[in-house]
Amino acid sequence: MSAQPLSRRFYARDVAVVARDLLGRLLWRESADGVTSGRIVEVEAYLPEGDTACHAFRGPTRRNATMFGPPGRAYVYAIHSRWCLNAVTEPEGSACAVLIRAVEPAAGVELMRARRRREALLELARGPARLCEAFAIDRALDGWDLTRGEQLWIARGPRSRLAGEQVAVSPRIGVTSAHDLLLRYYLAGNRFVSGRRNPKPESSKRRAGELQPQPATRRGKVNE
DNA sequence: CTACCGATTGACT
DNA sequence: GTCAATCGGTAGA
Repeated sequence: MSAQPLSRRFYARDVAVVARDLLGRLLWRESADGVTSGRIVEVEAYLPEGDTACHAFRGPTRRNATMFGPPGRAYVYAIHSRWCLNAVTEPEGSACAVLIRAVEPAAGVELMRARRRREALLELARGPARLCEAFAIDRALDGWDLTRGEQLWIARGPRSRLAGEQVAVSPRIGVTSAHDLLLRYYLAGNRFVSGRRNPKPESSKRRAGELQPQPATRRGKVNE
């Protein structure tokens, strides 16, 4: 079942590991207007320690309270009068989250067009605030439990989550500090990824930005 | 209360 | 490529 929600255990792991593992998964939204879904193609991790760009860096506030709660909840915040969606990760007390930066529209494309008041498929959910508008995500969903599998959740997706696609890494977009951290993960060559051009990877040739083999993850593998 | 800032977007040169 | 709208969050008086 491609709409089955990811579990609490999935989100309770290291934030960078969860971020990378969210690529290729399906974001689902059920509202009074109808259902939309999209394939996650770009994410960013915000670390619980030493990350000046993380909203939790200076301690808890009213806005970031959800980040200090249990994993698997939606952290929705506003910037420049727009909304952005995160998934809270790691065990409670470790304030960190994954920003969902772009999805490739799947179901409910016409509903997304109406909400965005735009026709172009590439303009519907390419960018964190754009996807929130297309999926009718706002402040009311801050703190929503993404493991419930209703209203708003992320699903396991198809068995071949990344069908031969390469994961690329880069500094995060838009942040004014911590440019040295490579915590943006995206599908190389995918046209629904935000930012400047995202060229298709050349086959059998190492390129800058290509993900190097990862060191062993701290926690066990989760098969979801 | 005021002042400042930003994990953005869309319009424009 | 540049730039500013626009407003919630935050810190500080």
